[in-house]
Amino acid sequence: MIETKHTILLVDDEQDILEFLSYNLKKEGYRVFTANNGVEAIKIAKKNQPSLIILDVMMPQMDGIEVCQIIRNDMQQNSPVITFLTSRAEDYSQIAGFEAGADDYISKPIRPRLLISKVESLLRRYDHNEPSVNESTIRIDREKFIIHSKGIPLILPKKEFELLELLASKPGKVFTRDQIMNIVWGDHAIVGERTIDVHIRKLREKLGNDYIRTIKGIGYTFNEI
Amino acid sequence: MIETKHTILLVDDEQDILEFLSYNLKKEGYRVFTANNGVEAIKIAKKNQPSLIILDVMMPQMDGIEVCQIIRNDMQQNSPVITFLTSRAEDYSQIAGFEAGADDYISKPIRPRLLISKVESLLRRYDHNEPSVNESTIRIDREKFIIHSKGIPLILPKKEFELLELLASKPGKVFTRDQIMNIVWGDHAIVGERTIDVHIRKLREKLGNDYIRTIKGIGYTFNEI
DNA sequence: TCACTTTTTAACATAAACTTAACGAAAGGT
DNA sequence: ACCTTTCGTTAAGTTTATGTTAAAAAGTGA
Repeated sequence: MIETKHTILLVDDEQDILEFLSYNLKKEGYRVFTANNGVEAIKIAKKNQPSLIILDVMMPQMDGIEVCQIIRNDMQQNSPVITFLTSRAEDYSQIAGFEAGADDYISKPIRPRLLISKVESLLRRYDHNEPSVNESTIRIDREKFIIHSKGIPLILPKKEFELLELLASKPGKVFTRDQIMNIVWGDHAIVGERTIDVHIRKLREKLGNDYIRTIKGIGYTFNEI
Repeated sequence: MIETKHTILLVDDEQDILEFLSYNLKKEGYRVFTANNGVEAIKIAKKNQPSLIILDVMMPQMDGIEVCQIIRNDMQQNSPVITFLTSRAEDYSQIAGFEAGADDYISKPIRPRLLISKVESLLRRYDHNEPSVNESTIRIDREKFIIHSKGIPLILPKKEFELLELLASKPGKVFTRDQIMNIVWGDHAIVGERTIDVHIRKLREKLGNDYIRTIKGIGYTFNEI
């Protein structure tokens, strides 16, 4: 497998846990930074742009939830976040930390194997999305909902953006109408047959006709030029 | 966030289990389709080509074993399959479901963690094998719905693609007209006698006459060159 | 609320894919 | 060889999927 040696930021106030997890993650080949508190965490996050952040939500001073929010919102940083939960927290969906934008959670006591599998899974997920920064003809800025096409920035409405983002996430891959429907509109959406077409049309109006190709009977595909 | 991860088809007659597992799998970033019975399952499998199928072998109407066989044999679909076993089935190797081509099993009651780890492991395995690059003269890219013949990419209409895909899936194997009809056109299609021939012709036009051979009185076969 | 943008619907046009029909050619059996 | 069956080929006919347009509906923010 090809690895680019991901950087992980580990944040907890307990030094033991920090060392324990750090050891396990390093053993997997990751580069690991540790922080004892939120302030330090933010400093490191800013400086080293880790691929992934693992946070304890129960920390003194500035707690994990806040850190999560700051990194997510204020710093415009995309790193996925895993949070720890104490064992008493049974219902994770209730936990505020999750709503603050964590991508996954793990309960204490922490089993390193599980943590590592979560880490891998998250990184894989993000890795697959990331490469859509094709330096070719189109550039997608997920944060700002802006698409740069031939240098000119385009601000797209949400649905159009999501549609294009999906198609462009795997250039060449044909997405079926069903897939598009499920992913962009959601499983339960009930919209008419022509809705997708109309959005495709809008995109073609703005990008030109050369990017999105129809595969009749199947769906659409995005082609770099 | 928009994901392009693996698609999983979940089949069980108990709505509760369906929802429970669906929730857990979605949380891992998978796209999940669900079906309450075998017929629905087959329909979805055909349509959405899931990366993985999770089946309950104990279902009314058409049971899991049959579904497994149909997907495996008749539909020429390669998705790995995980089956559930009821708790009383201690010795899974005895279970027919396994012989029908399941790749793994899991016993009830189902622990989501375990299921997910099995899912990940199977998908990893298949991902690495999958590049179903028939390293001969023709390459079929299911994802892109493109066929590369002698280096030139060909975009085929749906029926032609499906027909070629079927034939090329087992080079040398002779598919009867009935089989072709059933798989490519579906069980209920009522089309004339010459329809298959015409599509074969279209393919020969595009690929040359050397790939598809007629076995008179039986059907057609695909030969690598 | 109003003005504005975005999303969806509906109706119709268009083009592509698919099927049929008719006939010719080849293969197989007697 | 002859007859029968099966397959090949073509062009025309039909169906279906998608394109297009405008307008209605639903959101959004001042």
